[in-house]
Amino acid sequence: MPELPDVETLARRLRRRLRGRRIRRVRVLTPSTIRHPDPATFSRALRGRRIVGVDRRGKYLLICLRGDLTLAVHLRMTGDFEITDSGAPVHRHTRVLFEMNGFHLRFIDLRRFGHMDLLTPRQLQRLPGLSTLGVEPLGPQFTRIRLREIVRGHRMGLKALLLRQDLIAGIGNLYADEILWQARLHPARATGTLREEQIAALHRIIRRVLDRAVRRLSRYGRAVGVFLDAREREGRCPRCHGPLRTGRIGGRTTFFCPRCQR
DNA sequence: CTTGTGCCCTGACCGC
DNA sequence: TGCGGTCAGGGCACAA
Repeated sequence: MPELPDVETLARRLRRRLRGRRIRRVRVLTPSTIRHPDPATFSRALRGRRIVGVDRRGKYLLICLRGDLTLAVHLRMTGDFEITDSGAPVHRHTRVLFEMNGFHLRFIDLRRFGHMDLLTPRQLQRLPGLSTLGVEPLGPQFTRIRLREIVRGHRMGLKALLLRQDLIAGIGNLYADEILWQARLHPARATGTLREEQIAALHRIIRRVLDRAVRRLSRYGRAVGVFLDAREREGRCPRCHGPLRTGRIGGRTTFFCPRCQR
């Protein structure tokens, strides 16, 4: 399930391949994937258009096009882009085909939760979910002071806070668990009870976890997190070797170590 | 302000 | 073997 590091890695890969390229033709295989405009208008507007860049904002992938249009894509659970030969067999879950000169860009999404919008700058500024995104955790705005403001301004559980896209953009269920485990903080811990040095540590760890994940993903194609691995295996705590506990916190399946995380 | 629930969708997995 | 039920998971609407 793509979170900030996965989307960032994908954006970098696509940027290298797509920048300066022209879209020859678009085929929408699953109409419900296109939220705006209607699929026919969508395809027509993209035909012949040149890609000028690929960016990321939160978990959104932004494909920037000539003529000030942006294709805003959310991968949700299972969405992904593949670059294939034009003649390669079309995968069963392909939702949108972008025919380029000499290759295809294909949007594949098993569960069909992913979606895309083709937008003018003005529409982009108003797109719910995108325009309301909070601070970029790897950007210069995300300072310790900023995290303190966010934490002090709310009275919810820590994990619920980390998952709030309108506060901090891009953290999902897996990295939230990894971050809280590394910070030795209980996912249900009330944000208001954090001491100043715990906020500082949390700030450092958020950046470190995400930054490392981006680097490992682009290097090995797979993020290796100490806790993520244990989480996957439903194993023991890599630190104290006690049993992990699992439960639903902030509406999400949560793994944590009841002994280490307070 | 907060938490909780259902919805979207499909494949994996379970018990029978 | 195959059937039906359950579940995950991001984001959103909606209710409490």
